Amino acid sequence: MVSLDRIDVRILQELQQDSSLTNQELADRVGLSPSPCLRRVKALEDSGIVDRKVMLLKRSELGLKLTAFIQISMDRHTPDRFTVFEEQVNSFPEVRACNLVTGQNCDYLVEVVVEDMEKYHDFLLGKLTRIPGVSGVQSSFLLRSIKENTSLPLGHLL
Amino acid sequence: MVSLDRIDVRILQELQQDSSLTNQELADRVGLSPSPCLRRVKALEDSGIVDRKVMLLKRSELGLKLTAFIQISMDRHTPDRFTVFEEQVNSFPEVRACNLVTGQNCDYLVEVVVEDMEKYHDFLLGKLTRIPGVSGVQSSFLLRSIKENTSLPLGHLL
DNA sequence: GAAATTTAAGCAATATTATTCCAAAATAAA
DNA sequence: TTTATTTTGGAATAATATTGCTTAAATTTC
Repeated sequence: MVSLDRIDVRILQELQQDSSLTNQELADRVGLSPSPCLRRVKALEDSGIVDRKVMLLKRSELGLKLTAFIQISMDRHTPDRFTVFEEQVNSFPEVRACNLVTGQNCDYLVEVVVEDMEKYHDFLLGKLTRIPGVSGVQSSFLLRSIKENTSLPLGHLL
Repeated sequence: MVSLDRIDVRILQELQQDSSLTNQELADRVGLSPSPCLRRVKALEDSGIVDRKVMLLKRSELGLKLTAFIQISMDRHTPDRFTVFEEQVNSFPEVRACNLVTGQNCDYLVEVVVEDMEKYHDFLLGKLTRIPGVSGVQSSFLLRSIKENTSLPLGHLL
């Protein structure tokens, strides 16, 4: 695990919120001049704690009006079942997240984004339930998003 | 809703994957010269379909070894209950996502990231279950992340 | 606690990249 | 087919990132 000082943490906090900051602006916010600030950013990127930089879009503006959270159970817990399921899920662009979890209710939690309920129906019947081993599927639908935060908490590093 | 042509969609697909691309590289990938490419990017940003740009970090490298998915039920469905709950949740840095959903099992789906099980325990007892109205709490823990994709599907726009 | 060593900071020069302007091409309308 | 509108590409300009070097700060060692 990498060692980070106060300034590194502040840099990460800023860039987690807004990676379009110029180095100049970032340097001002963390109280450094541009060159050491940039050197730190590069060092952080080289250290492997940065995954990637992305642009986030607004669902509503793109006509993606339905988000579903799905609990999925598998019939058997064999390596083969998991492998096939995960390959398939990775190939579906509608799937934003898929996580294998503990719990008696289900094996996978999956988040799906589509245009509307009709498209969701198509996704369920045409794609998801076609995967061998998928035995239980329970959907919840997004009513309102309270918090959507890609930032990780860094308070424990200080 | 904004009207987008093939090239706009390709630009968005690239930047959703990697917003650190230079305009030069982006222009090459979508088959334009730099100036019209940049103009399109700016137009897309002005159009309101872009939410923001962020840097994504790796949990494992930051000592955040536990991710929990929590189903939360409220005792009563009064506006006051929701308002207080949502204010509180927004103030917790451990909470990465919180969504109000349909379904008989629960009201909110919450994703939490912490260092370890002890910290999770502290979070549950010290923060989450302190919020008035929280009656049911059921946790699932991340075993393995299959897909974590901040990109929205854009295929329906073509 | 002082000197030596290491480390990081700041400034200035350079390189890279973004941005703007204008003429030309492509597209759409008449 | 002609005209109007929009979009493109290239070149000049501006902004920003990047690097080398010197100085200051912090840390370690004696």
